[in-house]
Order: sequence, then C-alpha cells, then structure tokens
Amino acid sequence: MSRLQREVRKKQPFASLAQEATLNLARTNDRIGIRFERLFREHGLTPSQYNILRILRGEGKPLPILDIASRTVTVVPGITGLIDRLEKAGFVCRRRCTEDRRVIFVEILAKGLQTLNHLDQPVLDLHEEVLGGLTVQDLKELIRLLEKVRERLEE
Amino acid sequence: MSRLQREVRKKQPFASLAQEATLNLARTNDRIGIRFERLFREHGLTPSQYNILRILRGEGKPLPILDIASRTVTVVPGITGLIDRLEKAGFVCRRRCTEDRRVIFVEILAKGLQTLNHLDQPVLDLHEEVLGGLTVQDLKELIRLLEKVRERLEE
DNA sequence: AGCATTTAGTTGACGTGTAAACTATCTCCA
DNA sequence: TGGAGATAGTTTACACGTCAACTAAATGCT
Repeated sequence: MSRLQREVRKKQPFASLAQEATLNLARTNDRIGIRFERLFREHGLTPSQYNILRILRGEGKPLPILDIASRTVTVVPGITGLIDRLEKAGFVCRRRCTEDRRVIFVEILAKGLQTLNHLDQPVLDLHEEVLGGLTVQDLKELIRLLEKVRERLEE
Repeated sequence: MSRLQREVRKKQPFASLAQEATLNLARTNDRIGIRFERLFREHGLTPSQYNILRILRGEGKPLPILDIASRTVTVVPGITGLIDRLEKAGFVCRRRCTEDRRVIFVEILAKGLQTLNHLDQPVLDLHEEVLGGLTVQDLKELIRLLEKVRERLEE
C-alpha cells in the first residue's frame, strides 16, 4: 500500500499509475503551499500578494495592471481586489497614466520593498527545506519530468 | 533559459534548483487542475464536490460530516457550504443520527451515483492524457520523487 | 444531580479564483 | 469628424479555503 493511499485512507489501489501520479502531485503541491503561506502570513502577505510584489520588484518600474495579471495565474477580475488590498496595506500605489487614461500603473512602495527584502532569505531557506529530501540529481530529474508533463499541457 | 523561466517571463535565472522545482510543481499542478475542473464543470460539479462524492461512493454508506472533512484537504468550516451546495443540487442528502443527535450523516443519492458513473471513464482518460507524455518508467520515478518530498513534509 | 468539558457542526468575515457584464477611454477608418 | 470596435480596468455574483467564534448535544467528573 503506497504512502498516498494510506494518507487518503483509500481502500482500493489506484486505478492507474497516471492517476496515482496526478494525486501525488496535487497533494505534494498542497503541502508545500501551506508552508509558504504560513511564512508569508507572518509578514502580512498572502502568496498571491507576495507574487505580485515580486513581479513589481523584478521589473524595477511601475507596471500596468493587466501586465501584472498576464504574468500571474490570476485571471483579470481577481487582480483588482488584489491590488486594492495591497494598496490599502501600503505596499503599492496606483498611478493613472497620463498618455492613455485607461491604463493604471502599479508602483511598489518602500514598505513593499522592505517586506520583500526581509522575506528573501527565509524564502530561499524554505525552498531548500521543503525539497531538502532530494539530492541534486533528484531535483534535476523532478524538474525534467514536470517540464515534460507541461510540454503537452501548454500546447 | 528553462521552459518555466520563459513561461513566467522571468529575467533572472532561478536562485536555486529547489526553487525551480517548487515553482515547476506549482505550475504543473495548476495546469492539470484546470483540465479536471473543466471536465467536472460539464457535469455540474466542482473538483471539491466531485471529491466528496467519490469518498461517499467509495465508502458505500452514509458518512458523518466530520469524517468526510477528515478525508479531504478541506478544513472543517468549508465542508458545511460544500455539503449545502451538493444537497441543493440533489447529489446528496443530510440525515441526522438518532443515537447521537450531534452527528449528521451525508448520503449519496441516485443522481450523485449516476453522475459519478458518467464521469468514471472520462476521468481515467484525462489522467492518462495529462500524463501521456511520460513513460511508465517516468511515472514511477515521478511518484517516487514526490513521495520522497512528502516524507519530510508530513512529519 | 449538576456543572465543566468535549465534540459535531454551523456561521461570519475575509482573501482568492472564475465568468459575465459593465464603464471609460482610445483607435481606426469611412 | 464621428461612430464602430478594441482595450483597460472594475463590478457583481458565486465557489472555495481559512480562521475565530458560536450553538447544540453528549460525556464525564464530583
């Protein structure tokens, strides 16, 4: 009986290897996500919010809202509230573009940058920790397999 | 430049292999999830709802609400609304236990069973499809690696 | 018996993801 | 120049996950 089978208290073995792999993937991702969520929450951020701040810092200059959305999994309408909350908390601000009054730039503020800086090392550490069970060979193999899966999913 | 790096339009290479693997995991899981979500939606179900129906069918008899919750990732309060919606849609019904009036059994109804039956083959097929890029060896390796990761996360 | 504690489940508040409909602005072209 | 269509972003409605606080019923201890 596999580890996963025990975890979900399943009585029947899996119908297929593919199914076992898919469920394993979901569960593992879930566990890892929980760890990061906790870390971000200590600094007043959710994973989505952290992600947006990372994008803004990485870009180095204000970005239109839809540009941000296109770089995340977040679908367009969700981004509005996300920016709202980041703005209310003082991490970013909105700035309407003067040439094209439809577009709104989002700029990361000092508080946002500071929070990211504090998080940098812990985030790196957590990445190492959650995958600490794997050797470098394992990691490379895992990455190879995951990219192989996505090759057919991203068409 | 890796596939993932291109996908997220990241300018810097990844800070570590572990980070690259974690993000790959998240993204792959996401893509797969979207496919299943679509399939379930065609039958009026969300992934969480489908999961609950599967648990009920697998058990073969009504289950107390908290027993269901403990078998899912769903945290207790979330289960209430989930059962509410399943009940309103006619997939399950609530039945109060007579010996212990605190517990409420959830029973899967004919409509729920029929819907699951219609989904069985498509679900199997989709599992095969999303992981169709991998050989049997790949699949076993992927499962091995994921379980290795979780070993240290489930403590 | 009687009161504190535990257990089962719900409610409410909030953050997020998704889809459809909407507003405001811009562009293009007849 | 003026109106059709495209584009940027918001609003609304709903499903879900999470936390904290709550109700109701059972248990257990004295």
